[in-house]
Amino acid sequence: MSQAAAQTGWSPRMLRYLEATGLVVPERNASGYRCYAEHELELLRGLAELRRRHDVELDDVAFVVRLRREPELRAAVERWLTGATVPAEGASEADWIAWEQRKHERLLAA
Amino acid sequence: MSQAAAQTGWSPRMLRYLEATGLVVPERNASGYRCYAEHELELLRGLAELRRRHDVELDDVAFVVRLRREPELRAAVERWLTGATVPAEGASEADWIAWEQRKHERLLAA
DNA sequence: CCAACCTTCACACAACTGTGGTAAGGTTGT
DNA sequence: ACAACCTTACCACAGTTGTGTGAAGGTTGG
Repeated sequence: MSQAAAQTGWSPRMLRYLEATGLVVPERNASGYRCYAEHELELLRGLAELRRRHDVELDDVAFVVRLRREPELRAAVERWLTGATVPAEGASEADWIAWEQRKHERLLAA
Repeated sequence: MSQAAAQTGWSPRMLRYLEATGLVVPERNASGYRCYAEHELELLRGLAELRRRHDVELDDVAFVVRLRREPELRAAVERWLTGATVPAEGASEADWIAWEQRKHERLLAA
């Protein structure tokens, strides 16, 4: 790598970490060096953007990957969701804002 | 609550925590006591089962709730997924198993 | 009025995540 | 052969998550 790849906004250290978690895994050349294709650079930039703009954790993305792989799990989670305490499927934005606000109050008091 | 509600497999402490995170929020009676309806007991049991059997974290469930609320975020994540380094949409189970195995090796070495 | 609940608030703690650093060593281009 | 890369393997550390415990006080049924 890595100074080249670090133009995606990640440190070399984090590129290795992302590889370890399985989120962005580059090919290796004959001597074991990581070779990030344009494909993967895009992924890295996209991942950085998800975190920066939507404040999504790596765990979260990893879980979505898992959901894609385990349809049974996905079904179980969605079944759970249909009964969830959160505002219903077609709830207004105002409902969600109120819900979010109560949640934050409660978290501060925990 | 709580001994009553604790027949869902959660401790009283955790019921309060789950309420704080917004995952299962019971009604309150006039004196502020938590009143878990059958509805919520089901949710609690379902949540316990998701963790026990599928080894899903509370974070993960919370994130799915988030995705349901923020369609823009959901779209962004799904856009990212379509280019992801993980095995493609129609990959065989063997592909996923191999991928998972490599990931664990890498995490141990990180 | 007293026991047995409930409430909030606070302290504590292990495990994990995300991140940096650094040491010991292989590869490569000049 | 030397600088400038890369590799793996460690230690470290702050912040978060999930969980227990315990104090200080309100509610309720006998």
